[in-house]
Amino acid sequence: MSKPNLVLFEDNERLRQSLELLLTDMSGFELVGSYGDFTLLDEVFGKTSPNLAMLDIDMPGMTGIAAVKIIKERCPLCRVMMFTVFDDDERIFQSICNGADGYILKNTSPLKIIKALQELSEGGTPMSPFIAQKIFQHFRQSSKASDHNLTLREQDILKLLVNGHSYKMIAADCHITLDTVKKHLKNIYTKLHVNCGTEAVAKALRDRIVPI
Amino acid sequence: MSKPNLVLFEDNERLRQSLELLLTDMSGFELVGSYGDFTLLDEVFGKTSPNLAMLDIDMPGMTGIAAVKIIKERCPLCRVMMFTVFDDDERIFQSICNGADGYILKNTSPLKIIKALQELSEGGTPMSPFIAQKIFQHFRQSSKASDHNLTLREQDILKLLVNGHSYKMIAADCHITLDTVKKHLKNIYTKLHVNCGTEAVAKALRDRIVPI
DNA sequence: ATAGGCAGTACCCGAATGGGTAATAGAATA
DNA sequence: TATTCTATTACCCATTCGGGTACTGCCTAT
Repeated sequence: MSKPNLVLFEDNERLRQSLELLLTDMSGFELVGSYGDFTLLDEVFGKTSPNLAMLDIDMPGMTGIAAVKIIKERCPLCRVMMFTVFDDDERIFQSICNGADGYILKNTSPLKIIKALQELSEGGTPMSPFIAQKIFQHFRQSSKASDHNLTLREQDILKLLVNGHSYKMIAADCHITLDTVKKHLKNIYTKLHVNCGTEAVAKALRDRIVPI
Repeated sequence: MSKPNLVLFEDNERLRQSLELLLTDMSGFELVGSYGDFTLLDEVFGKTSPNLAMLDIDMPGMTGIAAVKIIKERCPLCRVMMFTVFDDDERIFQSICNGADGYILKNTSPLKIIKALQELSEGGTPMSPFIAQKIFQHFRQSSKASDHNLTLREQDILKLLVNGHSYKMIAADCHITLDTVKKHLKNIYTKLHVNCGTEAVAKALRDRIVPI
């Protein structure tokens, strides 16, 4: 089994050279390209199909976030890891949405960089501990049903509404009358500070009162 | 610095005993409690304040997902790790939303369980590689408006609907008549394979046709 | 025991919604 | 050029929805 092919995009000269030194013989990877910008992106991912790519985000011309999208369109099988100083939600989630398979920060030790690349090439999803925390927080910072003082019954009914049930269907599902459903939904709308079903659904999903 | 206190909740007798053996002297943790169900939850997290907790999800009486919520309300500083066979989105995300700080699967090797607990006690967010993948996928699996062949106009109108606008308000915002709005929404419902506004809103948000 | 919160029921009424059908004009495309 | 796609307007009609109000139990907490 040959070594995984790896391409590197990093505009900081010194850091790139350090990484080049790190990723030689001993590393277990074959560094087949190392670039200071994304001008050759089409060429690199057109003529060849590297197994792995490590991208800096803050690059001249095009950001790594835009690049990962292009790379994934050209070579869906190439596994891409972001390697950056940025730890803000915006960049993290955009990178992931655009197809990044890993996200490590630049304060990562050389040994851990190698480990992350190994994990990446094995189909894993390496990320710095701080990034993992951010991602968990992202799910948690939802306001939750309890914050709106919805009763259990109301939560049930809201969930059914979100899942596309009409008032009539909800009544049947809950074995209550249509009028009771109406009453509950009226209360729900009041509690959520909305005034129609569509708005309630949007709020329920955005605030994660009902699982997405 | 003393060892972190750890409590364990696992209903499988044999597995619990194995874990008890694993978490002795050498492990670096002080196992201060080990339970087969959550009946003593109030007591454990009322009288004492363990630093760490490891929870099975499928437990008699109460699930670990409900338990983590209660634990976090009582002892917000206690770091909680799920330890389970379940790898479905629903359970993973509910656990995280309820406050879990880590999520590892039961096929994890003893050594890696110890490492995960160490990471947990250091404020990290240990998770099995498969879980990390699932979470990344969760962000990516946006199907986008283009997948539903929505026209730009339809996307605009859907966005307004999701943001709580009534048909009438949409008509005013778009400077078109109410009938035209109706027509567009009818087309949208057809394309999204739904048959009412609430369902369309749910689909738009879940499929990320409209940003959450 | 008694007040308040919650679930359920019931009724009325007007407005909003969803489905069907049809027609026109401009833009894009074949 | 002919055809398709898109946006637009229009009408009809049945159903659903949202708001208001009022009453009955049940359970909990004061």
